[in-house]
Parts: sequence; C-alpha cells; structure tokens
Amino acid sequence: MDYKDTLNLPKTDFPMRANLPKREPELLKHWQQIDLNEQLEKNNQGKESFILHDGPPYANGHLHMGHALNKILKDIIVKSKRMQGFFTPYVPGWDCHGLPIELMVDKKLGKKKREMSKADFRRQCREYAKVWVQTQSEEFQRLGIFGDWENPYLTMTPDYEATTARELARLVERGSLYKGKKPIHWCSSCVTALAEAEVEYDEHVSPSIYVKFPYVDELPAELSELSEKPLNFVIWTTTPWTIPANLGICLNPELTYVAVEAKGEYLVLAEGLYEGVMQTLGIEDYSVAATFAAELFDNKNCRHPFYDRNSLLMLGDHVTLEAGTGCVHTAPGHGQDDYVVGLKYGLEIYNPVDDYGRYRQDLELFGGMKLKDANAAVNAKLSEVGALLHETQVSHSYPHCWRCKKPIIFRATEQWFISMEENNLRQKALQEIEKVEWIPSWGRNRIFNMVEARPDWCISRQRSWGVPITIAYCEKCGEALNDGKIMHHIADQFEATGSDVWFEKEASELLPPGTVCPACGHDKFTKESDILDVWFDSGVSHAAVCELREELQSPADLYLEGSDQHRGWFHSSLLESVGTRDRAPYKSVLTHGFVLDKDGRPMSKSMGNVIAPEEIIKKYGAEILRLWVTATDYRDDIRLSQETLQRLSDAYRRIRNTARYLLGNLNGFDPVVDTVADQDLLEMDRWAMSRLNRLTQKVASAYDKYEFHVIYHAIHNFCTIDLSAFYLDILKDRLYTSPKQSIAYRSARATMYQILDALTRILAPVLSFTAEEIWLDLPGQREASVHLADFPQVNSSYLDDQLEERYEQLHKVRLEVSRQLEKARADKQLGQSLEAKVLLDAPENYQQLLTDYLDALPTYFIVSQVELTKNLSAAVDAENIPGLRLQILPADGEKCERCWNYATSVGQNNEHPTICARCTDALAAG
RNA sequence: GGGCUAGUAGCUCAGCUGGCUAGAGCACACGACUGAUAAUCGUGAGGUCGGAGGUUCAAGUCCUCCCUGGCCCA
Repeated sequence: MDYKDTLNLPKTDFPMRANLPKREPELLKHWQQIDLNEQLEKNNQGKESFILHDGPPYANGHLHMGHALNKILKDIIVKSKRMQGFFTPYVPGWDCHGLPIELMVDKKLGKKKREMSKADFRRQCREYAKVWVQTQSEEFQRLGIFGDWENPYLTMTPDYEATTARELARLVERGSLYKGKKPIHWCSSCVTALAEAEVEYDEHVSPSIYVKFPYVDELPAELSELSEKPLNFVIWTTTPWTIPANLGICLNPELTYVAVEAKGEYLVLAEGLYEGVMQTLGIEDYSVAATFAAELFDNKNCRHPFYDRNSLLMLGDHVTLEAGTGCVHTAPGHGQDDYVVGLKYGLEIYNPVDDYGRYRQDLELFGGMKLKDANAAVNAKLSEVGALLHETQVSHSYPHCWRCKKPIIFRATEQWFISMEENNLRQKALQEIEKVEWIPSWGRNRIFNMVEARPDWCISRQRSWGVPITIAYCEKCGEALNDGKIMHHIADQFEATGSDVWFEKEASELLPPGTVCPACGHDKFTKESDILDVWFDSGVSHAAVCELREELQSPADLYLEGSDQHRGWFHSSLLESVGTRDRAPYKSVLTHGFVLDKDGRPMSKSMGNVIAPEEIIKKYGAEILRLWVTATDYRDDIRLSQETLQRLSDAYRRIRNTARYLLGNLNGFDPVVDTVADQDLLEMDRWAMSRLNRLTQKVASAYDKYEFHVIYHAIHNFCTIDLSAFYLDILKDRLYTSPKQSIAYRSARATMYQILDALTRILAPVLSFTAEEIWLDLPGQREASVHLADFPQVNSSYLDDQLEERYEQLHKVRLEVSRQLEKARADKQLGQSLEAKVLLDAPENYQQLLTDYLDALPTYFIVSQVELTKNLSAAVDAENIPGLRLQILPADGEKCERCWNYATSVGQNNEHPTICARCTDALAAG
C-alpha cells in the first residue's frame, strides 16, 4: 500500500507563480464587477471620518515614480484607516491651469494660435488638460489605488473656478489684495512674470564690470582731507544693462570703508575687499588715504556716470564682503534687495525695460535697444565717459525660465499682490504652523522659515490659461474696482459655465448693472487681463473640495506630498486658508522624499536613469511597486534600482508562497465546525498565536505612525523566520501524519487559519491585489472584498512573554543542533535530519528546560530521537551556549515509510511492517 | 551662499535617552531534501557604522570640522 495516500498533504489551486502583470487587471475587472468602489464609498459611513485631502498633480504627461510613490502612500493610508473603522472618502484631484499646459498647446497650435481668440485658445487648453486627466486617472487606477475616480476634482471645472474667484473676492474684502510695482522675475521670451517656482538657476556667462561713480556732495567734515582729488565710489556688477536704471549705491553700515588713492583720484571700497579689487583692476601703485564708517555717507549723492541725475548713497544689510567692492549698485526696479532699500529711501521703483526685453523708447541713449545688445552698449558708454575701471567675464549661477530655459531678468511691473502684513497674515500663518502636526517634525522648521522670510505673494500672471483676476478698471480714470461684492457677482457667473465668460463677455455684461466708478462716476470699464497664479488655484482646494463636498470636511486630517511642497501646495494652501479663514486647512502634514536612482541621483531623461512605473508594472506588476513604497523609509529620499526591484520580487514570492502553503493546508477547513477552543490549542500553536498577535500589534502601531517599512520587515520576518523556517517546518510532521479528528491536527489547522486570516488583512493596504486573491480563496463566510473588512483585533490574552522566552531558549539549542547536523552532513553521515539521533549534555541553566521539553525536542529539531545524557563518546562544544555539549548519532530503528521518522517500532506490526507504531495508530484512528 | 535633511554589510532596514565580539531578512557561496518543488530547509562568508579630530572608564550613538548626496531658496 502507498502510505502517501494516507497523509494530509497540502492541496490548493492558488498558484505559486503570481504572474502579476496579467492577474492584476483581472482583479481590477473583478472589483468593477462587484461594484467595490460603490461599496467602499459607503463603508463606515456615519462613523468617525478620516479625510486625506489629495494634492492635485499637474495634468500633463504620464505618471512618473514620484506620482506613484505619492499616490500609493496615500492609498495605503486610506485603506488602512478604513480597515481601522474610519469613514474615509478619498477624492483625487488635478491641477489643470497654468503655463506648462499653455506652452504645450501653444506649441501644438503653432501659427494657428494667432487667429484664435483667447476664449478659443483656452478651450484648447481645457481639452488638452482633460486628455491627461483621463490618462493619469487610468494609470493611477492601474496601481490599485481606490478613490472616487468618477468624480475627481479638477481646478478647471466651473464650480471650482467659481470658488477660486470667490476666494479671491474674500481676500479683497479683507483688504489683502493690492496692486503694486515690484521687481519680479520676468521672461522676455515667454512675455510673462514667473513665480519663484518657475525659475531655475543655471550657469551663465555674464560681463563683470567695475564702475566708478563720482561723489558730488560736500565731504563729511571728518574726511575734509580728501577734498584735493576727485572721490569715486566703485561698484561691481554682472548686469551692465541695469546701469541705466541705477538710482543709488548701497553700503553696509557694519563695515569699514577705505578711500584708496590711485592715479590721482580716490576710490571708495570696503576695507575687507580693496586689496583684491586693486589687484583685479591691475593697479599696483596705490595707498589708503582714509578709513571710515559707511554712515558718514548715508544719504549723500554720487552722480550717475552718464545721465544727468544723482545716485543716492544708502545703507543696507544685504551688502557683503563675499564679492564685489562693498559698494552695491542699486536699481530698485531690477532687484529684490534694491527694491527694499529703495523703498526705504523713497526712491522710484524705476524700470526702463518693456515686456519684450527692450529699453523703452524714451530712454536716453539706448531707447528701443534689445537687452541682449545692451551690455556691450552700456559698457562702451561707460568706457567712453571714463567710468569703466575694468571689464571681464564671469560664469555664475543665473536665473533661467523653467519653460524656455532662457535667462530671465528682474524687472518691476504692475502686479497684484497678496500682502503678508495686511491682516497680519504672516504672523497668523506662523501661529497656525505651530498648531499643525508636521511629520517628520522638521517640516515645521522648514515651512516656518519660509513663511517668515517670504515676500508678498504675487498672484498676477500675464497669461491666458487660468482663472482671471476679476477686477475691472475705469476706462476714464483707471481706478481699479477691487470690490469684494462686485467680484462675488462675477464669480457667481463662473458657476454655470466657468471663467471663460470673463473672456467672452464685455465688462459691462459682467459687472452688476449700474456699476459706476467710485472715483470719477464714469460707467465704462475694461477688464484686468492678468490671470491667477496656479498655486492660488490649488491653494483654494480646501474650500472648493473639502468644504463643498458633503462627505468631506475642512480642515482635513492629513495632507501628504513630497517635501518640495513646503514651498508649494502646503504653503499656498496655508496662506490662502489663513488669509480667508484664519486657520490652517490641515491638522497634520506628512511629507515624503524624492525618488532617486541607484546612486542617489535624481532621475532625468538626459541622465538616462529613469525607471518608469509603467516599466515596473509590465515586468513585475503594480504589486511590486506598492511593496517598494512600503519597504522603504520614505521620509528620506528613496532609491530605486533594478536590484531593489529584484529583491522585492523575491520577498513578494516568499510572502505569497507562505500564504499558498497555508491555504494548501487549510484545504476543506470550515471555521464554523473546525475551530478549536483557545485552551485546547497545543502549546506550540499557542506560541504561534502569541507571535501572530505580537505581529498584529506591531503592524497596527506602524500603520498609525505611517511607518510602513516597519510593516514590511515585520511581516516578511514573520513569514520567513517564525513561520517558514520554524513553525511550519516543524508542523509538517504533525499536520501530515495526524488523524484528521485528532486535536493535534485540528489545533494546527485552527491556528493556521487564524494566521492566514490576520495576515491577509494586515497585508491588504499594501498588497491590495494579492490580499484579495488570498481572501477569495480563504475558507469561511466573509466580506465580498478584503478591503471591506477590518484589521484583526489584537487579542492580548494570546500574548505570552514566558512562552516566547522559553521558545527562544529552545531555538538557541536548535541552532546548535542544526550546526552539528550540518557537520555530520558534510561528513556524509546523513542526509535528512530525521536520520539522526541527538545526544545533549546540558549545562545547569538549560537542564530544567530541556528536561521539561524532552519529549518535544525531536519534533522541534526535526530529528528522530533526542537524549539528555552526560554520557557522550565524542561530544562537541556548542558555539554559543557555554557548557552545552552535543553529539550526533544515527537514529535508532528503521525509517518509517509513512512519516519518515526512524523508530524501533518499525516492523513490529504484522499488518503494517514498514511503518512505526505512531503511524499504525494513526491509520487505525483514521 | 542660506534653510531643511541624509550617509550602518551588494539591497532594504534595526540599533531608544552612550555600555556587546554592531544585528535582521534578502542576495551570494556551499550543502540537504524531493510530501510547500520554477518551492522548502540548513550552514557559511560579508561592515575600520561617510572621513578626521574631540569629550568620556566607554561612542554607530554626544560635540566640532570636513567629504558626498537630496529638496527648497538666493
């Protein structure tokens, strides 16, 4: 007879190989068929909610790793919160306006654009954005991300645009909006103002010139000795084209300055820089004629080198000794520091440059000239008037346009601003930052420092694709109608058809009937042509989405984005919300790092080190991508390499195989009838339950703290160390050979059922596909989807420290036994460990334990016999247990054909001469 | 240049408030099994904890400087 047929061997249809790229789409289809999404939306309704508000990705291009990382993290959180019993509606969104889309459409249209109206062009942009929203939506869903994909929020829908306009009106009502002239980054090529976020810094070669400005006021009394020769202040600049806009020279009040005598004149320089400068200028014969404090010259005047006007001497802290001369050329219309100090001294914010990067026609000497020709022309003029001391070239970091990559300029224009000081916005925002939980905690410092130092928020964009700044101007006197009531009236009109009406209708149609200019009484108006910064769009999502959607609420529980968003969405959302509601739009903010390549470099097309999500999905499946997100500590930047993917793929197989083996052993199990009372479980099974609950506890806490990599390692180690290499390996003998009705068999199966059930649940937020696959094969009545189920409760009555401690001791002994078995194997004394009998001479501290467990030791060691004896003929010392001595001998008796253990009882039964007594009994029982 | 941040075995991670011959899993090498089999089990070999100083009886853990990265700014 073939005794193999009498064994309880595992049996399952659950495939060992996942073939995820094929299986995942099938599961997606399955979910669609059972209307999972609809059920999820209703799941836990009425219970406490947890709102993770989605930050909108930009609707342009296919998904990259950053998108995948971000959305998978969100998905894991939403799923785990739902399984913890929270009501977790998740509404994904997209950022649809803005320059990048506009430029893409621009490019696509080519010359056709010129014949198009602004409204028509906007329709094209809308279509373009829509296509990418659809594409990205599908790509996100392929990753197994659950959410309200049927009703996402788009910043370009009429209702959203109406809210955007209303939020602007609210800020106007609070007096936060003002029109100012201010230098901003300006791209002459794109003809637009650029936000900080739209500027890139890159190496650029510029002229480097030293220019002298003759001093024209009376000398301070202390320096009357300098009256003999001409006195000049020397400035250094890399932007000669700004010299025509020069209105002053700045000195640092903390620094000491010197007047150097050379070539019959005095040159004023910072004391700490003059030697280097003289060297640069090639002047060897010089001497310091005077040393003085900058204050002496505060508010005195130099003369512009070639215009008939003065250049004011001022004091400013921004002047440093890092470069230049210590005397800083100041053009308030062309630099941030210049602007600030210029304001302080009452200088004009003067800008002689037009939108296209040319000097205005009325500029003396250079009117109409393009800036790219200006440097040379200005230098020539300076040289001609004898003001140019030195000219060379330097390579330095210079701002460039993020779209066209061309160098940009700093230039004052009329713009709308949200004031950081009006209504105390800055202070309030800083206070709100303190109330938010920042994870990791350094996020607080990061955004705090930014808000503390940032300038007013320039919200104007001279572009087409966006929400218009809904302000009208009196045609006659130019007065701006920045009136909240009027703006609300306009916003209401957006509700129906979107902000396109602003571009389609005349001002008279848009404004409330009977509107007259409050300044002059005129009743004809023109419309502002600037649109809003896209950061404003997404910054109002708390109002447009969280407040307006019934299932959501504001402030949200969590915002989760990359750490760059401290200056992006976290920032704009905070300012907008504090500016209109005096509170932050979020309770906590979680950030993740950036995806880098195997060497820790950013992925870029030009570097050729990009790994696309699509590539991974095709080769490994989305599940591996999800596992990667989980396995890595995302709070820092995270690396991605082929090796990592291979490792994760292996880890996935280990987890999958463990589940498969458990399923195989649960073949025919019915939890209703096959459950075993806790107190009837065998000790080893109780140990497994203790470990399982330990795991459940650890995982629950890690989900709470968003420390997913802890989950990955805990689960993987549990599967590998506790289950596969120990518990399940040892269990085989009992499982396979025991009679089906025996408590030994039933206890093992009941335990395995608990383990797999819990494992599947805690795995679901991460391995959403595989967990479902297991779920569908798990015995018992259960929810239609694991994603509708709850996490397992930690049953602390199973937690047994002493039991685990004893097993740890036994495990140490087992390790020593394995080591010796391995040696015997190397000596060809045995193959299977069951061929061995182990003799142990235990030290005092192990005596009790090993005596207590003597009967179980063969099972734990997976050998046929164990003897505790002092009588060893050829003992070997254990490596890590002092005093423990071991000896391996061939097992007594013959090999049982059924259970493969060696036993002296084999051959004693006439009916079954090739099997052991235990197996004979088992057959009789079965 | 500034703000924030990171650097422990090939990979992914542990190592709490300083006290071990620095741990785990995977990968790798070698072996066993063929009743988890494109699986499973065992053994083994991998680290001057980015570098250099310092504090301390004692430092991967504290301090200083430096190097190499990342994000955001200038």
